Amino acid sequence: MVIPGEQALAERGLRLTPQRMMILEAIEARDDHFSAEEIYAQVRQRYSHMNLSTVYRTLEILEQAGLVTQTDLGDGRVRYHWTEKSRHHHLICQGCGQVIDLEECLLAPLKETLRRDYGFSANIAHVTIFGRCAKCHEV
Amino acid sequence: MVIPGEQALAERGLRLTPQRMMILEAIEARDDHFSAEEIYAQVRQRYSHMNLSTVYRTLEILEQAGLVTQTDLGDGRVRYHWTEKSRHHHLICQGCGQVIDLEECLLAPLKETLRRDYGFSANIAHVTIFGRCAKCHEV
DNA sequence: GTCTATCTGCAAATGACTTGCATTCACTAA
DNA sequence: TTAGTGAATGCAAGTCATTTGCAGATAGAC
Repeated sequence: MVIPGEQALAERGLRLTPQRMMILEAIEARDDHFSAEEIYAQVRQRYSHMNLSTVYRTLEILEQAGLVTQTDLGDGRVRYHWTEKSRHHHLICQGCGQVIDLEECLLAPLKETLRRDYGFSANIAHVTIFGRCAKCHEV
Repeated sequence: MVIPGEQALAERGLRLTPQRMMILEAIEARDDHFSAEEIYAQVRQRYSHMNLSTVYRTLEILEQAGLVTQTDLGDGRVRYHWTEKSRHHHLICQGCGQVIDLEECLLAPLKETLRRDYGFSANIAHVTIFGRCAKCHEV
């Protein structure tokens, strides 16, 4: 179990190909939110034949396996993060584009309310709130 | 001042063209979240020469004027709603796609916390929470 | 080693917008 | 009321992230 996700792939009858290994390593090396294109660029530094379609397809199966989570950060592309690493939320400033991370516990009461009153099981790792940061608010 | 938004347009030196009037009327007739394409289809029933670019451009200026607000409902397109009508949030079920509306006040405490602790002025009309509704949760 | 369903690479397709530009037109000032 | 003009429209072409079809390659079971 050297490579993270190896087991998760095997459990689903999915193959651990060199391409997938490189993509998994690239993802593991990051703590932030990355786009498919960024992972593609990163892997290409080591393996120049990496294909962008393969990155997209790999991210898709990793998401289905629950290893990776999608987020919308308001730019026109999907961003991903390693599910286990990022249990937090995002404040996105519509003025300067800054992304502020929020602790998970801040939304715990809300999550409980949603479950109790609406029967809704919130995927709280996905919450993104738009607005203006202190600096941009004055403008 | 028969047409909503007429004043807001005039204040910005923007013209009230027939196309904009039709788009404004189409928007006013709706209480839900609509895409540019939907407004386009709706207006075309009355005026078959309506142009999709014009719809996009009009929605853009209406957003700048604050009359209309953008939301991300998780499908791959931008959705809009009439700002005054929709002071609420959305729970989106990732199982069945259902959109549940939430009352605005539910997030008021969170908004206050964000302002106090982070200096962040949350645009609370934009909040969307993904998860699973009661029906889809059992699966 | 063999076999086969799964993967990959490539190129082309998709789909939601966006843009350039020539033409048309809503408003303003005379 | 009517020019004049900057703004708006229509159309076609362009973007850009992402997806897909398909033929050839290959991981992993046996």
